[in-house]
Amino acid sequence: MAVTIKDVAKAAGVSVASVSRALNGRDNVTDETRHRILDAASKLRYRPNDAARSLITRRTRTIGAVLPDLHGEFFSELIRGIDVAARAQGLHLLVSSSHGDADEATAAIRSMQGRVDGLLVMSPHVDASFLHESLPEALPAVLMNAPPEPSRFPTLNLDNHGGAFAMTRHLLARGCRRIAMIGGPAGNLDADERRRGWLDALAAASLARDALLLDGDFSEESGHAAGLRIAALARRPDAVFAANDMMAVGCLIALAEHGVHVPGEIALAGFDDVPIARYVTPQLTTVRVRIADLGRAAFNRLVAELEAPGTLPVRSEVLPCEIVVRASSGTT
Amino acid sequence: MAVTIKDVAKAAGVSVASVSRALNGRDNVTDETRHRILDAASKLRYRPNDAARSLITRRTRTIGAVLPDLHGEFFSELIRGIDVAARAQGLHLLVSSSHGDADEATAAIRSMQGRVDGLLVMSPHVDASFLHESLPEALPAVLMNAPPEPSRFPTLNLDNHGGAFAMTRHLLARGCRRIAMIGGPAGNLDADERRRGWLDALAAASLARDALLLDGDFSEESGHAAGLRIAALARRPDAVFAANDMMAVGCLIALAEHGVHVPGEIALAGFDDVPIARYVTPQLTTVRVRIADLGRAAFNRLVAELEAPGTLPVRSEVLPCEIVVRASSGTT
DNA sequence: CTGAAAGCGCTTACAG
DNA sequence: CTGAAAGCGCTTACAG
Repeated sequence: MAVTIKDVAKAAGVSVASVSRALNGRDNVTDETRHRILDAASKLRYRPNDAARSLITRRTRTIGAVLPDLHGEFFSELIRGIDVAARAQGLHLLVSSSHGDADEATAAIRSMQGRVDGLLVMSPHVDASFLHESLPEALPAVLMNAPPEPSRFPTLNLDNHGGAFAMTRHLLARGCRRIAMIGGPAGNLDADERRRGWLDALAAASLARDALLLDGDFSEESGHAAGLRIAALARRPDAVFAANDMMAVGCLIALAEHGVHVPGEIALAGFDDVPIARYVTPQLTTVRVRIADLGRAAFNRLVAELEAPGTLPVRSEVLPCEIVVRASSGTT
Repeated sequence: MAVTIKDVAKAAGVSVASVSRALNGRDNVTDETRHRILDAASKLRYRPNDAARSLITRRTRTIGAVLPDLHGEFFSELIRGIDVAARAQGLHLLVSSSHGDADEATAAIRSMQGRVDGLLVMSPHVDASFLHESLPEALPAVLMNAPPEPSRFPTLNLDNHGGAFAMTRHLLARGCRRIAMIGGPAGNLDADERRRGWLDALAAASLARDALLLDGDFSEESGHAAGLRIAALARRPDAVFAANDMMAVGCLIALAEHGVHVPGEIALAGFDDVPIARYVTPQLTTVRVRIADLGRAAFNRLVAELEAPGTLPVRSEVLPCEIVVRASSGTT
C-alpha cells in the first residue's frame, strides 16, 4: 500500500542500500546517484517508516515528558518550553500526566519505555525514591523539581530557597516584622524549600522565634481559609507570604471580604508569577520563576546525555528566581 | 542486551509464536502454557518492543495533537482533556504546536505521519484548505475549530455564534442599546462567528444599523487600545462585548485608567471564561466554553474512526456554550 | 561507490 | 493447541 524504500530503489534503478545511504546523507554515494534517488523519492512522496527505522537504529527521535499535571499556567508554560526546544532539534514530544500519584507516574514511565529515547520527569515529592526503581537503568532521564540528593539522574530545580529568602528580605526591608507564611502541601519539595527560605531570612533578622506558619496546599481555597484565620487573629501579622500565587490570591480575597487593607494593614506576596498575579487588585508582589527556561534547560541536558551517553557528570543545577515587587507589598 | 520475545520463549520452553499469543491474550493457548509464559515474562521483566510491534501491526497506539500553540489556559485545558481521554484508552499522546503558521502546521503533520494512528488538528483559520493537502489520505483526523464546510474530516466546533448571540441578548435584556464589539483577528473563524452572533442579535433587535466594531487580535494589548478609543468617544457605547476575555480585560483596564465605571457607565463582557475573568474587578461576565470537553469529544470521535474506519458519517458537531453573568454586566 | 544479505523483534497465516 | 517460517521496512557490515 504505502510506498517503501523498495519502491524508491526500483524507481531509481539502485539497491535499497543505496537509497538508505542517500536519504541518510551518507557520503559514500555519487552525486549523480543521490540525485536520482532523491528525485525518485520525492516523486513517489516517499516517507521512511519510523517503526522500521527505530527497530534497527534503536532510536525513536522522541522524548517523553512525565509531569504531575498538564493543566494550568505552570505546566502549560513548561510544555511550551520543552516543545520549542524539541522542535529545534527535530525531536518529538510525548506527554503524560501522573496526577501527582506515584503509581500513575510509574505507569506513565513504563508505558513510555521503548517509545522514547529519554525522559523528562517532574516529581516535586520528597519521596521520589520510587523514581529510581521505576526508571529503567538504560533510559536517560532528567529530573525536574526533584530531590537533588541521592540521584543517579541529573536534576534541575528552581531556586525556591533563594527566591523565598529574597522575598522575605524584601518584606523586612519594607518594614514588616511579623511575616507569616502560608505553606504548601506536606511532602512537596518546592513548598519545603520556600518555607525554609522564609524561615532562614527571618532567623537572619532574629525574627524566627514566633514565626507564624499557616497550613495550605497550593490551592486558592486553602489560601482563602488561611486568610480568614488571619483576619480573625487578635494580633495580625504585618505581612503574609504565600508559598504560591494562587494561595496569595485566595488570601487576598479573604482579607478583602473582612475589610483588611492590603498592603496598608498587611503586605502580601506570592510565588510563581502566574498571569493572574497582575490582574488582582492590588497587583501581587511575587517571585518570578522562568518556567519555560526550566523546561528548555532540562531538555538540553537530556539531549546532551543522548548525544554523549555517560560522559557528563550527574549533577544538580539550580535556576535562579527573581522577585517582582508590585502594589500588594507597596508602601501605601 | 534487552530481553526479547526469544528469551521469554526459551525460558518458558515454548516457541515465540506462543509467547506472542499468550501475551496478546489470544485464546488459543492452554492456561497452563499461558501461565508458564506470563511467569517467565515477568521474571525476565520482559517489555515488548513497540517499534517491532508497530512495524508489523501498523499501529502505533499513539495519537497526535497539532495545535496552534501549547501555551495559555485554553490549550492547557484542551491538552488536559485529550490526555485524560487518551489515558483511559491506553493511547499515547504526541503534541506539537504550529504557532498558527500554515507551513509549521504542515511540517508538524508531516513529521507525525507514521508515528501516530490518528491526528487531532486545531486550525482556527478561515483558509484551512491547506489541511486537506497536508493531511495524508490514509490518516484518520478530526478537526477542531475549523471550517466545517468542505471537509473530508469530522469537525468539532464551539458554538461561537450561539454563545455570542446569547451574550448580546443578555446585554440587551439588561437595557443596553449601543453594544460595541471588539473583534478578533482577521481570518480567525472563532472571531468571525462571534462577530456574526453579536450582529445577528443586534439585527433581531433592529439595532444593527450603527453597530460599532473595533479592531482587535485577541491580545490584551489590543483590548486595551480599543478601551482607550472607547473612553475617548464623544458618544460612548453603553456596553462592550469583547470577542475574548483577554481583550475584555485589557479594555477594562483602559476604561479604569480613564475613570469610566464598569458596569455603571459601560457594561462589559468577554468570551472564553479564562480563570482571570473571575479575578479582575469587577468580575467579568463572559461566555463559558468547556474546552476540556472539546478535547475529549474530538478524541472520542477519532477513536471511533480508528475502531471502525470509514463507517461513521463525516459530519460537523457543535459544542454548546453558556453565558456566565458576573459583576461587569451587573445592574449596579 | 554499490549491492546482496543478514538481522532488528515482533505477529500471523499455515501446517500439523 | 503449538511451532516453523515468512515478512513488516528499514540499516549496516561485508564483499566486490
